[in-house]
Amino acid sequence: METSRKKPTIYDLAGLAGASPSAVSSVLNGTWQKRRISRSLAERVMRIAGEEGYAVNVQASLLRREKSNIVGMIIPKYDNRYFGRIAEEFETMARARGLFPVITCTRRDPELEFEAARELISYQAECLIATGATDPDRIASLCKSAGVQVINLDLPGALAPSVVSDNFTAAQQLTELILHKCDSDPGSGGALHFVGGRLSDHNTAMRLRGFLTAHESRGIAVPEHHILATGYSADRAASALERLGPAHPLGLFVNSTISLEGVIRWRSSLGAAQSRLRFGCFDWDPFGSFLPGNIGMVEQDVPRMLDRVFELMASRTLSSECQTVPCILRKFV
Amino acid sequence: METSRKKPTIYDLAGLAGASPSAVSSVLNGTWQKRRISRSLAERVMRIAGEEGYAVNVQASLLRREKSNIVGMIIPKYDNRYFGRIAEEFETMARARGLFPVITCTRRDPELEFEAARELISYQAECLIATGATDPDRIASLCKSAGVQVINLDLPGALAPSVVSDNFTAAQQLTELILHKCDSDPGSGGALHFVGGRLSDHNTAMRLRGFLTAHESRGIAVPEHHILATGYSADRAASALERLGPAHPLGLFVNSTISLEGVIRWRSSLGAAQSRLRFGCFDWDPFGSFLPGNIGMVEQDVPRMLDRVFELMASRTLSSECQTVPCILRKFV
DNA sequence: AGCAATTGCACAATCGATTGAGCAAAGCTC
DNA sequence: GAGCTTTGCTCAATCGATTGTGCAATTGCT
Repeated sequence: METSRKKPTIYDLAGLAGASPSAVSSVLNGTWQKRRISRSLAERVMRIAGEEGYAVNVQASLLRREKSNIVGMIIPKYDNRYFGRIAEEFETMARARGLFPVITCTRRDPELEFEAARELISYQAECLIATGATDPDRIASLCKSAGVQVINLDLPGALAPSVVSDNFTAAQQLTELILHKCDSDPGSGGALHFVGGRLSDHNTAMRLRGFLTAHESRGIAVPEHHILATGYSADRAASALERLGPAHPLGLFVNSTISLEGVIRWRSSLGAAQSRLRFGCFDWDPFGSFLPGNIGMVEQDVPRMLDRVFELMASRTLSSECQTVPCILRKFV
Repeated sequence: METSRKKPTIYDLAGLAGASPSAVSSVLNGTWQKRRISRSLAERVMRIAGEEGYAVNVQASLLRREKSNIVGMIIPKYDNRYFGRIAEEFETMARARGLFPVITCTRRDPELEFEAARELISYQAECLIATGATDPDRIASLCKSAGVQVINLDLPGALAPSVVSDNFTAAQQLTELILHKCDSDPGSGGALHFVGGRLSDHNTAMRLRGFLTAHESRGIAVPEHHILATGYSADRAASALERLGPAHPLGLFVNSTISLEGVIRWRSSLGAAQSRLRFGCFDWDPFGSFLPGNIGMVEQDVPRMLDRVFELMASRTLSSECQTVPCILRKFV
């Protein structure tokens, strides 16, 4: 309490400089020339502000200003390579544009997502990037009714523009790569298993479509029980694979790096048989290429996706288009 | 511009409810009972607020309130497992305490760290967690002169309380583990190489001390050229190891997971000789345990460190103590 | 009926920064 | 010297929410 009394305000500086608060404000916000304050007064005020350790109270400033320059992002995870990279690149790009980024991690909790969006609106964020939101349209409705621009990233919604990876094409390519490799391993042909993700979310659905399409083009039917939609949990991925018993898969499409953690754990329990397993993973991890049996990974093009996001932000578009960004297929054979 | 004109204020709601702005404010900030507003008016105001999509203007609110409840954190990276985890856990713990977390990624750029700290102070953050700051004392000075509590995390400073891992002990233990393993590999005895990090930063210095102490206790002298302080760059770690030519190390202490990326890349260039390499890594990665040749990793105890941070925050201590949190040694043999 | 206590508000000032408008002083031109 | 223009400020209102204080109406008690 006491410490907040000690923070100097423009009134304190005005007294020390022998000027008005208005002049002090003009100097400190950089508009002194436009408002015809003399250079000598400007220099005096700036010196005193430095000596007094003055910091503008942004909350007061924002109450009066037209633009907050705050851009908000909700994001499911930080401790995942892809989302961590999104967060980092987003901040860098926002700052380069003179914006103040505020990111909130929502852990794939719909209520927390909604609450975080409300908070960002209360903080006068001008735009909100809903990244990997479980219910993008609920958040879009909230933002629209508050007059705040919203953009979906990673998972699309119907009520706002979206930027997503081309999950279908990349998954198809990765599947073909795995199928091709398994074909050249004696006794390893046939349908792969698909493990990880939620069928209810767009990205898993698109990746599964790509997976199935690649099989179809080779005349391979994928039995329903080859689809293990275990959500985003290493434990559940490992458990589902364990439950397959000795008739375990020799070829896997792993959906998400969190599922890959479970797959790798399970694989190490196979003993000598583990050397016959082939897999590919959608998404990418820097250590992934060095894991034995991994023949490819799909990396989402984060810089390019974010370029699209900032273009949409600048254009203030009202359309609900969905822009698809190609992924990068990294082959390790 | 136009959209911001449409946001309802308490004055709009007051008109619709047939009440005063003061009553509306009391209802919406939850103090209506204390301020003796009737339940019927409270319910009417809440209903109208919901219908109108009202969101409090936090800037206005903070201008009048005593406490902002904002806690800030600066952090070097998001796309690193350890820091990503810190960010995620910090947010969760802050929210559980009714605080509003604001995190900024500063990419180990001293000027950006200072600027981000200034910004957080301007936003009326009550406390700032300087995580892995390159110049913690500069940030502490800034915060103190602004009357803002500051706590160092991961790297200690002299002017504020700090919470750091016990880098020395864990590095010693990991080194002993690697040395022991190398001793039982024919022809692999002798001093390990230490790769990664900056000698100027506390954590690297402590880890190096632990590394050297473990060697000393076995009567092994570590030649100066075994210390490859390549900073936090996979490329530089790989290059430094390549420059050792055919007389490459058989035992490595890898400092940081970013260095490990370089080490793994380099290792794959060794051909058949790679199977003789033994290494351990300080820090931890979920895929690390499955990388051939990796015999152990040190994991920093993020939840425990953050518990300490929140204790310090709550105690408003003025001391500059440095609290050390033990690490977890994960063995893969 | 009169007085005291309680209920249920409204009023007005405040918070710190911004900005439109106005005015005095200085300088320039005829 | 008079009038106009420019310079260099200051004043006062505003932004939206909060909060101390005060007062009218109602209720309860004697």
